[in-house]
Amino acid sequence: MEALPSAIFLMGPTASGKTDLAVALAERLPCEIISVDSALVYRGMDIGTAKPDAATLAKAPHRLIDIRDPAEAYSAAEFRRDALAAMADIVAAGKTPLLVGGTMLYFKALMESFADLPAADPAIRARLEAEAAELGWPALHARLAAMDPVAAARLHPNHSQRIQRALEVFELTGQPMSVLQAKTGGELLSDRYRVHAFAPEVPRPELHRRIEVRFHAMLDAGLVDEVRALHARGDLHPGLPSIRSVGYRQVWAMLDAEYDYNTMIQKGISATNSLAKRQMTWLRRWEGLYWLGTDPPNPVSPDTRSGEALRRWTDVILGRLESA
RNA sequence: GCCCGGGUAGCUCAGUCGGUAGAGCAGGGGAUUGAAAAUCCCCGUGUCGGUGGUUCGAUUCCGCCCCCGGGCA
Repeated sequence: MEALPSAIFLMGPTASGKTDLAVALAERLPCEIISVDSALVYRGMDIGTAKPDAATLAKAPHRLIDIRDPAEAYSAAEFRRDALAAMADIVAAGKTPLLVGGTMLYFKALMESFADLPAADPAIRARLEAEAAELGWPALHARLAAMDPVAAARLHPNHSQRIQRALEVFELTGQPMSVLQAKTGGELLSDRYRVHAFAPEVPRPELHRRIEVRFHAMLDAGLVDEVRALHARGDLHPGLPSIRSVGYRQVWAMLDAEYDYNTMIQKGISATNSLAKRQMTWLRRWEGLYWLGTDPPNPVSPDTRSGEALRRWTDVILGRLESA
């Protein structure tokens, strides 16, 4: 019986220093990085997504970056497919897949697979959107209750996106989504890989501080110009997943004169803080996650970018891989 | 110096015809199956500027004081 190949997950909220840590790890371990990030997939969205720069990417290539145009959507299911292929590829080359990112649903999709459901249908979504604008989501929730009471019972009447999805699935398949989801299929990632999950721990006040500093740095680096270029294309709009991303959405609204520059900054920082909070909610209950910086005795340096902290954290990761 | 507004939650403000107060934003917690950096749910005690007075009871009415606007000198 051959041992399963290892896969490393490096999970963390935005601005926690994941990328620096991944690059530091890549220098000491024969591995290849796979990005687990729903915003890094977009070409032309570099500054606001804190995408690693060209020099970093040359040194430590990331897969699943720049694979979509901002007009296109990407999805957790597509990520699962793409990431599994990339992982097999990396293992075949005798290296360890290092999955790094902050999109926890993507990590989950990779771990557990998805039920066999139809992909999104833009036409149906647009129609449901229009109906909701007129009737309100609770009305559509009531309609769902007639077709799929189980799914409806799980959803709050205001939960627009998921009511829309459940109705979409019913229209496309003629079957309740809850029934389709109950048909379990697909293997677990742990059947094929030995997964080691790590997260850098950063106290919330420190995270807020870093987010604020980084947002200003993004503005200094030309975030507004980057968004202006997307805005000028003419085919993009705030209904798209790309433009809804933190930072891009707020700058876009400013360009549309919904509010001024200072309001944009304040809203951009708050949106990033909220994102970090939601990411922490996932991480806190992630089974088997190893928090870097809490144990062994290792006073969390506020500056994870210092070589010393990176060294210490990579030591911990390498040590745990060996002892596993 | 005088007159007029204001001083209430971290911020912007509402309100109490006298019975110790509530919105938005910020912040916190949670959910999470093809948009997930998305979407949705829950969470509001604060010397109501200070101090005296009237009152059974004052953040609310009255006096004085302090601070911030604006106006007149």
